[in-house]
Amino acid sequence: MDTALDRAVRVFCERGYHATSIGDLTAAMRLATGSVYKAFRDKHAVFLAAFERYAALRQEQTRSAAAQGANGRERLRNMLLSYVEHSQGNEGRRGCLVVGSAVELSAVDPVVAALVSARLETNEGFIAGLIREGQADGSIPRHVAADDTARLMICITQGLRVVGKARLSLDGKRLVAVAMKLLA
Amino acid sequence: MDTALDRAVRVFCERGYHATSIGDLTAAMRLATGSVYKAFRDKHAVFLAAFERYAALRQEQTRSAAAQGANGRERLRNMLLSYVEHSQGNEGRRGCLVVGSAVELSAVDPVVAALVSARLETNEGFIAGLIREGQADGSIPRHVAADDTARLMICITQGLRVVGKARLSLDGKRLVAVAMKLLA
DNA sequence: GACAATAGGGAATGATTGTTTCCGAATAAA
DNA sequence: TTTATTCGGAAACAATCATTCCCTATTGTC
Repeated sequence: MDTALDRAVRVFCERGYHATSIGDLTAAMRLATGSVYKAFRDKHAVFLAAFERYAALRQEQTRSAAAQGANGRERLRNMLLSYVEHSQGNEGRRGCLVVGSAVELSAVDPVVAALVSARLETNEGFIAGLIREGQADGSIPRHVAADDTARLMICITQGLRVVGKARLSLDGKRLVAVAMKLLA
Repeated sequence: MDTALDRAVRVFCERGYHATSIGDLTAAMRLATGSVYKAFRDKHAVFLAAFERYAALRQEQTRSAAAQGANGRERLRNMLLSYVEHSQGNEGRRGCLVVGSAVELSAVDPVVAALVSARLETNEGFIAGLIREGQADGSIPRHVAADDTARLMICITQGLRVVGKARLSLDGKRLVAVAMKLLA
């Protein structure tokens, strides 16, 4: 069932919610319509489950990328680099479910809107935490405004996923090098 | 007819393409179904016309905001401030049609994908131009990599629209102050 | 080995979608 | 005034959608 949900994630990522028919869903999940409706109340419930699964997976990926850094500054760089890489190639073209949900559903679906906001705030808090770690270990100057910088970095990460969908090429090293100036 | 198209833009902005039925469209445009299909070949054609109209309007707004600056650096700051303001409040909640199209349609609609890419590249070129102007007039250091910085700033602007949809508050002054460090 | 329970599959069902067609009203030309 | 033409509006169309119902097969239990 989890493997079926992973396949649902893929479809929702690249097509979005409304453009994904439950025919698309059953084909991707290799399940019949009846089976899907036995496991989930309706299409919306499938989407919510897919969203939570996607969010958990991405959070795990992001945190483990950041973990491979000796100090706060390096952990931040690794996190940004990870984001650029996930915004490129096949995965970039497929798109981010959080960004997709924010754009497609936040205005009309309060439940999804709350999930999206919670996810963005969690990520922003994580980034702000990394900045403070860097300030504690001396790799980031004290005068850097942690909260404002974190919010701007959230914009960068979300923007990367948008730009990645548009197939613009992204040079991770160079882009991140520029972004790291925010920590000067 | 142009006023009807403006209303179509609003609907497409806040609902996206697939979630907008032609019933929604006719209600917003104050036109009957027959009239819409007399003016446009199909729903897709309405969307394309709305997209071009939206893009032209936003380009005009962005350029005139930038124009009110004494040098390259100030024009860049004005442009970013304008973006933050448009990402907030009612307009922010309504959303950006370029971002929406990139996320919802770029993967499945080559025509829209081309329009979106063209728009992003135009904007990126505009930003890079402002940076070079600033370097020419001495308000931006020579060592700033114009193209890389412009691409990152495109990510910021697109990300602002995503975050604005999620109803996160955006403090223009503070956010832009942080972003301007990219020009150091 | 028989039976109950459940999970999965696929056809049937309304509802809604995009699209077309037809009709009336208003305007311009003659 | 009359004719022709454009424009808007509502009903009708086929297709597709999400959802439900029922049947089959498999599993676990007694």
